[in-house]
Parts: sequence; C-alpha cells; structure tokens
Amino acid sequence: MSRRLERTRRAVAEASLIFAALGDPTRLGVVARLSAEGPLSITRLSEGAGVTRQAISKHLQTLAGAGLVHDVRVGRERIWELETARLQLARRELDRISAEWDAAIGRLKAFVEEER
Amino acid sequence: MSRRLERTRRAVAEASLIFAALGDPTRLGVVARLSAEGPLSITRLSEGAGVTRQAISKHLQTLAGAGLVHDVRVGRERIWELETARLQLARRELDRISAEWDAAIGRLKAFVEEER
DNA sequence: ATCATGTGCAACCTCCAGGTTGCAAAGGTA
DNA sequence: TACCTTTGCAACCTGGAGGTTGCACATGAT
Repeated sequence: MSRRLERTRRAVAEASLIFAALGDPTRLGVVARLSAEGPLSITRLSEGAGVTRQAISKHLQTLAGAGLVHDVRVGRERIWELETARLQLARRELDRISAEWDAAIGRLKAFVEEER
Repeated sequence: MSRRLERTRRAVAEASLIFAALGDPTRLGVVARLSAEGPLSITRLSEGAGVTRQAISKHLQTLAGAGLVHDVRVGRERIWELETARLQLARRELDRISAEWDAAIGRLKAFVEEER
C-alpha cells in the first residue's frame, strides 16, 4: 500500500474517533457547557443534563479518550477542561476534505470540457 | 427557558447529527474517497472498502440523513456527491466552541486576578 | 469523631448501529 | 428477447453504546 493511502487511513481513524465523541447529543452538550461556562466538576455538569451523574462520568471518559477534555483534581472534586487543540485538529480535517472535493470537482469539469 | 438556551439546544442537536455521521471510520472513509476522487457510484465506493455493498449503501443513507451527501441518478447508476456546505456548518460549530472556551478562560483569569 | 459531599466501581439492562445473506427489480446492451 | 449489471428490499444476527441502580471510598467541614 502506498505511503499516501497509509497516512489517509491513519488520519481517518484518528478523526473519526474525535467526530464520534462529538456525535452524541449529551456529549456535545457537555462540550458546549464547558465552552460556555469554563471548567466544571462532574456534579455541576450533571445538573440539568437530564441524565445521571454516572452517565455524564462515562461520557467524560469517552471525551477524554478522544483527547477532547482533560481533568484536574482539586480537593475532592475533579474539574474538567476543554482541549481546544484537539478541536482544531478536527476542524483542519474538515477543511482538508472540503478542499480536496473542490479540487476533484475542478478536475472533473476540466475533463468534461476537454471531452466535448 | 431562555431563547439563547433554546437556540443552543437546536444547534447541538443539529451538529451532533453531522458529527455522528462522520464518527464512523467506514463512513468517514467514504467521505474521504468522495473528496479525493469526486462523485462515485455505490458499486465503485464498495470496491476496496472492506465491507459489503449493502453496508456502504446503508452508510450513504446515514450520510444523506445528515445532509452530508446527495445522489444523482444516471441511468441505472446512482452517483453520490459531497455537500461541502454541510461540512462548513460543522466547522463553524467547532470554531464557535473554541472561541467561547477562550472567552470563558479569559473571564476566569480576570476573576482570579481580581480576587487576590 | 462525625457527617455531608463528590467521586469511583461494578453489575445489569435495553436497544440499535453496523454488518451479513438472499432474492427481486429496474435499467442498459447484444 | 435474453442477458448482464447496478441497485433496492427484507429478514436476520451480534456487540457494544448509553443508561440505570446500589454501594464503597475519599476528602472537606463542624
């Protein structure tokens, strides 16, 4: 397999992990709350989330697994913060896909022009 | 509930749909292939995908449900194309989250400064 | 020392996402 | 018409995602 394909596979696997983490309404809601209110504890995040604290806890694990958040222990609390660098990575992937598509469409148009 | 919160909920629901669609490796692979090679038929997309044509077909339905692709019938084939506008929407959501987080952190720092 | 609060761990349940196989149908082609 | 190709439909299977409850364990406050 070519180096290029290999790299694409890795990028896809990596990016899909991030997108999957953001792909659940409850989880994206947690991310939105963090972004709006800043660092928060598990209990705080649970309030008004519509699900159990345990559920939120699991979701935070998932988000952490994708590198989207990290925690800091403060006394008996566990404060969670966003990892914006990771979000940027996802953003760049979206940009790359858009750009490649535009290029592909460009080539296609040129080809059609040439044919007729 | 405030208008602002209402809007946020909608945005979250909408965006999580898109992220969920991109959150599967096979599906993101399809998106990547489309972006790299341009419009393709179901059969073409299935070749070298590692799964059945039926599986790819289902994935395309999911992507279409999220508004990320649309199809054009050409003879007996069904050609699928990317919907980059939808990708941009997801990108903007990521940007918004990052920006809000930065603002929240900024407020937090100002608060800490003031306290001591 | 006692009590309240924040979190972790584990067992459990339910449902559906992702995949398969098999067959029918529609549209090109010789 | 007969044939090949591309797609659609339906039934089916399985693992894990998302959720819950119950209890144990730290840690801070009184």
